[in-house]
Amino acid sequence: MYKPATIKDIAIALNLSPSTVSRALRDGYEISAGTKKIVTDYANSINYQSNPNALSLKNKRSFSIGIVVPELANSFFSQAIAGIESVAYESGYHTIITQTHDSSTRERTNANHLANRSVDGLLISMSSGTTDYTFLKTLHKNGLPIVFFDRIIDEIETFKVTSANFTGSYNATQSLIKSGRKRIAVLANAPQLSITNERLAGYKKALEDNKMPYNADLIRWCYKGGNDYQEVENAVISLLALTDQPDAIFITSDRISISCIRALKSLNADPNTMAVTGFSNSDVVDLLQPNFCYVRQKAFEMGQIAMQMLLKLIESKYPITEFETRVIDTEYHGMEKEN
Amino acid sequence: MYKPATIKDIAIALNLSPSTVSRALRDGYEISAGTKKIVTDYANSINYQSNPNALSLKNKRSFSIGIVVPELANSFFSQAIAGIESVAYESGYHTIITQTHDSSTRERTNANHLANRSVDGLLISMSSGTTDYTFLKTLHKNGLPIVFFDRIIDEIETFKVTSANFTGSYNATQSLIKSGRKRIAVLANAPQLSITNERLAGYKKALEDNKMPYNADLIRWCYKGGNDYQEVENAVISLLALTDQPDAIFITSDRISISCIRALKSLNADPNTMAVTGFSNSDVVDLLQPNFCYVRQKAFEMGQIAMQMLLKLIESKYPITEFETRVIDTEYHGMEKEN
DNA sequence: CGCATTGTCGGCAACGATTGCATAACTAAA
DNA sequence: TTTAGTTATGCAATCGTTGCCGACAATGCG
Repeated sequence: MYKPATIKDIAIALNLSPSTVSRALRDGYEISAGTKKIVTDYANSINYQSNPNALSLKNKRSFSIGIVVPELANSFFSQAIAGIESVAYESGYHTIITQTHDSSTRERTNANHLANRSVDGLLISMSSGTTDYTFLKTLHKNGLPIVFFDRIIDEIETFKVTSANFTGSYNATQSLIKSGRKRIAVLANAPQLSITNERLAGYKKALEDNKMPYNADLIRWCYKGGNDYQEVENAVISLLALTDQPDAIFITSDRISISCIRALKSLNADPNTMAVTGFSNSDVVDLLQPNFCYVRQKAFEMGQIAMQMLLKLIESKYPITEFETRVIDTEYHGMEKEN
Repeated sequence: MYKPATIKDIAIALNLSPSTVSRALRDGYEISAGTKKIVTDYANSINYQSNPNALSLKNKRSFSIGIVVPELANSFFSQAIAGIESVAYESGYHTIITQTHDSSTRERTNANHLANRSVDGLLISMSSGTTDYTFLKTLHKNGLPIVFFDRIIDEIETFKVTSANFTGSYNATQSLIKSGRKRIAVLANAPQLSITNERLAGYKKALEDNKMPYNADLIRWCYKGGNDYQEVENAVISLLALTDQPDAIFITSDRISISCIRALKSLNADPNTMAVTGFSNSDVVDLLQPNFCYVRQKAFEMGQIAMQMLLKLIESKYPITEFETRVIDTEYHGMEKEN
């Protein structure tokens, strides 16, 4: 059984009381310099580290924060987590990362576990299946600091960060239209997600500004968010089967973008006939298809901002009532390979 | 301040003693059915969950395990973690995931933090920079169950899982040779990694079996393991600059594979003149380059096996002295696109 | 010299949950 | 009425740490 050294061990070894050792280690004013040196030297020699469980129990502070994301095997989220970690690390916080696989149940149990494991705060990007937010509302009402990033919700008032989904989507669609595309289909993520609706709204607005009709026949929903390849392939097939075939596909999510490209390839669709533009943070997307234009989210930066917001919530001495929703702009990567 | 309900809260609300509540919740034999029902009903109604910190402190069991990997934004590791989680989840364990970014220091602090946070065990894949294993040896000697996966080390005797790196590498090289390649260069990961040496050994053996000379001029080391694109590009440039240019490149790691393909593309290398084969678990690798052959590791499976081994270590009542190193075979994906 | 101040340090209690042991209330038998 | 036996509940200690209070000696000052 693994058993690290405790303050008590040090106290016995040095013939001191546990409280004296504790204060010596924390550099308390009441301990003489001599005793401090003896204690810290001995502590270092046995590689003493305080027990975080005991500290959490006593102080209700764990200096660790919980992260709940749908999927680690997703470039956007792993990049965002890297951003979160970079800020957390230099502020002395550790991160506990959990994934939900877009399951509402896993999301709830993970969030509850983290809360009870006394994390000091929670960073969460909602899973696509969740419609009932009461578990989060309860945690939040009980005082757990929560910051939403990317997939945010309106139902809870707190700090939030998300991408300029509307604008990114609008620009991408504009670009497709300018290149002469007339019938632009959409592969959309689950409709209960904030990002899906914003991205769809940007698409619609671009059509409208160009006096092009919005055609619901050209929209396909991928409820599994690209986790289910078959769902995407079926959507693509049904688009190709339309009598009045689309000449472009706009995709509102990373995973669906990849699956769509794969589907088009396996169906031998002509890349010139069918333009493809989508959201993607894959680090190889520029190698994928010569004419694949994409919208990239600033994932790392978003993670950093989310963590900074959470720190503000955690370390504020007075309850915060003014909340901000930051919107990070996106990068559009068009046909010209400038990189 | 977030403050979950405690057993004491229940005791006061129900006018019972904390011990009675505790025993009722744990279904102790000494509590009447009536009291049990009252207690459990009330506990459910306020969504009571026991405090894991208190339990860990008392029982020295946290039912959570620590994971230390170099990089989350790496398909192999995110897939392996998914495998770990699948087993952990159904055994009632939570996972705490940390990444080292291939920094030896981060690795040490992460491992120590996890150990002190009283995880019941550790799953680790070594970062490329680490050469001093004393911190792990100390933890292991103190009784912390550790299982190594993928990037394993000899210095600590315990359960380990890794891929059939030698065979996978041998077969891939064989395949290159059979397709007529004569001068096969290598982009190798950091030389202190177990996987690098095994993969290089497989390459050498294939050359030997085909009576081809091993030429150290054709080997390039990428110490940053592909995290530094420039390092890879420089290696590729120097290979292309050889008077006797190689006609193939074999790559021992995922990230380096991607970077190499990108470098070749940006240098306008002819894919027919220069065959590329490498290890990769990227889920889009089949879309990348028409003639890119690759070796895929069974990451998910490896994660599952590692977690099962760790469970065996944790839950064994007697100290285990017989350890096993499992070797998982790899999949070779050649030119014929069968998928 | 007497009293207050300062500097060091130890003891106790508490954080939340569990558990061995003691004890209370009660029934049934002597 | 007393005693044994059963059932239900409370007390106190424990895990590692720290806040609070009190003990004690050395020192300063009037």
